[in-house]
Amino acid sequence: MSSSKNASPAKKQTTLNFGGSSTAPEQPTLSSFLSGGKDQKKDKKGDKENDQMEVDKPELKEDLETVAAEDKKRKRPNIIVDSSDDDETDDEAEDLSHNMEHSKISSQTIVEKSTPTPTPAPAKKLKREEVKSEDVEVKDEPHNIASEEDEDEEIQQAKEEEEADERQKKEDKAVAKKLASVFTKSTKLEPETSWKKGEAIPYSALCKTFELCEGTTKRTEITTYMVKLFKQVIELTPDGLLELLYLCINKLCPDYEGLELGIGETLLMKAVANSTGRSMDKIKSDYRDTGDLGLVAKNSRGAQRTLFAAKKLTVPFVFKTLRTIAKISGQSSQAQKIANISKLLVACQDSEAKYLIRQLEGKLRIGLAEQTILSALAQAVVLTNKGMHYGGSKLSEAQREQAFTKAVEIVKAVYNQLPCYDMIIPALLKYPIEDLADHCKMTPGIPLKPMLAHPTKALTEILDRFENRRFTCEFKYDGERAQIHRLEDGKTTVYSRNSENMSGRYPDVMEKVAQWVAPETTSFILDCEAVAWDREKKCILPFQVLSTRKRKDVKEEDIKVQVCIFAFDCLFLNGESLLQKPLSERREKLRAAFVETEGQFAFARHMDSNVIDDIQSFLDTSIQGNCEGLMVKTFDGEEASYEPSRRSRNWLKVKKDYLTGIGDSLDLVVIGAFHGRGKRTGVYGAFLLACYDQDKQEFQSICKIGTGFSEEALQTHHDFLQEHVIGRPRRDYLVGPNAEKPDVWFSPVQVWEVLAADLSISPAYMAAVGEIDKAKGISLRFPRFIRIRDDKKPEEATSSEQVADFYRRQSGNTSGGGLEQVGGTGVDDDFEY
DNA sequence: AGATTTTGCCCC
DNA sequence: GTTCGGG
DNA sequence: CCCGAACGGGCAAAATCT
Repeated sequence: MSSSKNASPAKKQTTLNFGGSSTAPEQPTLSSFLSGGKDQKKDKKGDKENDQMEVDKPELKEDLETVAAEDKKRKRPNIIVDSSDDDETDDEAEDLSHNMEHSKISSQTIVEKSTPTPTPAPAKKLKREEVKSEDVEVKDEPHNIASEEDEDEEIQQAKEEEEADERQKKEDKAVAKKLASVFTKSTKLEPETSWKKGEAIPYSALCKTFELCEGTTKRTEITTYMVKLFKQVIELTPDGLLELLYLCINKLCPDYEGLELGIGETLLMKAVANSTGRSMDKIKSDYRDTGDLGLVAKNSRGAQRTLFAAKKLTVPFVFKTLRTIAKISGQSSQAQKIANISKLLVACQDSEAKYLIRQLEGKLRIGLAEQTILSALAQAVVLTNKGMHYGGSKLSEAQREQAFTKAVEIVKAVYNQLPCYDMIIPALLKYPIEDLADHCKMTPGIPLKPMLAHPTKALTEILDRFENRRFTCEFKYDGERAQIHRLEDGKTTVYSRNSENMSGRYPDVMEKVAQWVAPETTSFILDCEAVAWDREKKCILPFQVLSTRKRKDVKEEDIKVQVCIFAFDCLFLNGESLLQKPLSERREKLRAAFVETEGQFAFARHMDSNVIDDIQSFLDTSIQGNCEGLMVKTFDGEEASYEPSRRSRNWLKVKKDYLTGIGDSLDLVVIGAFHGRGKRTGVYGAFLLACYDQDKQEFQSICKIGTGFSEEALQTHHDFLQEHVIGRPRRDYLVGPNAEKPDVWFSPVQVWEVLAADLSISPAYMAAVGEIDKAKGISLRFPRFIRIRDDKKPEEATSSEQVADFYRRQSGNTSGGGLEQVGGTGVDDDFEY
């Protein structure tokens, strides 16, 4: 029987249940959109309390077998992962991993041995846990464990098993901590990552390079490791460069092709459990302790290691399998995905499992990402391109540095305009690098990386940055970035900020673009913001409304949320790239080539003045008009060109909540926390916050928070709050059934000041429940930690009433009067520079 | 069929 | 999206 | 300044569960 937190909420829940919708607001407020009809019936909370306590589930294995048995599917026969054999009877990918001798391996083991990791000897009969505990040298620290024990009977069931695990948990933690230092020491070891010319690249070559990268924080060093690998690939197996590159940046294809793995944390843990024969609960708790599922996978293997070595993984095989996994869909797709993952996992050696899992997670976490890869790629090409200007071994150090710099510049610029390795790599291997831009040009129909902006802390910062330059201010609309492409043949595409193809979401836009162009306009790429629009009130609606738009195969007649496009830049027009032109000119061309259509297409409102008072009032106007703030951009000259993907300081964003003293600052109580992962392993990575309802005398959850902390603050919070952990939520905590439950609960002992951009009606949090919406609470958009408020007691935290007031104030602004025609046309103020 | 859970180089 | 921190 | 890695709320889709 569990009652814990729900006792008191229970009564209030019942009172919430009078059905029907409330007063229909005439204003297009958010709530009027969100409280559409019935609200899902209230929580079924009590029953699913500690349900994660159930015992191991052996079903998974059965699942797989079932799938295999069914085996239907047009796809190939399913891959059954049985630990004992790995006949490669199946799968087209297999032929790629052909005839690889298992030559090396030895040097790697040195690293392993020096590790405290208990690489379990092939102990066939022992259970893994037993193996481990024998190897462990960590002393038992019996303290602190007990504190948590005095829970109660409800949790009793799984207790024994838990205790058995305690020891191992600690040890894993130690392993996680020491790993980095071990790697650091071992960076001197030259990994024997060579292979025979023309053969498939061994996956181990990649993983060993990853290990080296993980062992340092120096970016130049990481780059050097990658250069070495790329160089080797170009020399030995140039055909494999593309796939290798994709594995390095963790992609399956160009962004705009949209192939996705469809693997999440849960599925991945199942896969690890399945392929190692360990229980989900153990995987979960190991993950909590080490903060690294990859490490869990690596350490979980061993025990059931097969007697004979599996065939070595190759880069093409891994890549191909990942693509296969991504393409699986439909019924029982998850079991099939797990089977494919397991197939890879059992063939992993050494650290391969760790990186494989991290690839599947989508985070390599080794300080290596796209920009570094581009640098390394460019440098490797310089080093191997012997006949070319920059190549050759005779260059002096200085000359080579210069060649590197130039090459990196070229490759990055080209990639930003044509973010497609499928096209760039072949060109890079074929032509001199200085000619790359001639072979890889910006192409309408292929999205380019959008230019981004820096946050600004104060208005004066603008003046500082742009001291002697002309600049212009534009409204920052609260919608979705939309890069609209149109080709001469009329083909139209809409891309998101991250180059996802959004055409299926905006059929209305696709259909109407043609009506927005001037007669001479044939082809173009526009940079715009798509914003939810109320046609009757002629005003902008909140982002949360826009986000309710369907995403796929939207039919025009089904569209409920209308959209207005606010164009602010033109990157390509009538066959000509405008990227090099200054903004002043691009804007001119934009305005000449398009015509506004009320409620459908408008130019972003702008104002050109460098007088701070003017900017301040323009900012106010923008906020009143339901916008987020301002974009401030250099206007003239070299500095005003369009620099794809660079968070250049030539674009700044100013939002009210950046400005100190403005914006919604709340004082909230910390009531729970989540264990940190990755570099936050060992401390809490995020916290659950609550406001205080003075009438009901309860703490109502309002949001999680995980940013704004220095590393020192994280440690401080951990040390302090650890002392206030309680076994279960207090009865005066109202947390709702839909939000994730924290790993630990705290007594209400500390108040934090928190900043947010907005307040939203929440499906998960309970703050001010009943005030705005009958059943839903309020949460915060973009919450971040500011400081501890030691001067406030928990009961003095921001009250539910205040939260509701905050919400109403902001809603009032947006739906109240006076914001008609926000986006309007043109230059409203004629300031002289 | 409807509710629930998981996922997203999601959008912000 | 915001923020922090190493280079 | 650049780059990567922690972390936020909330939506529709897809898959699975009941």
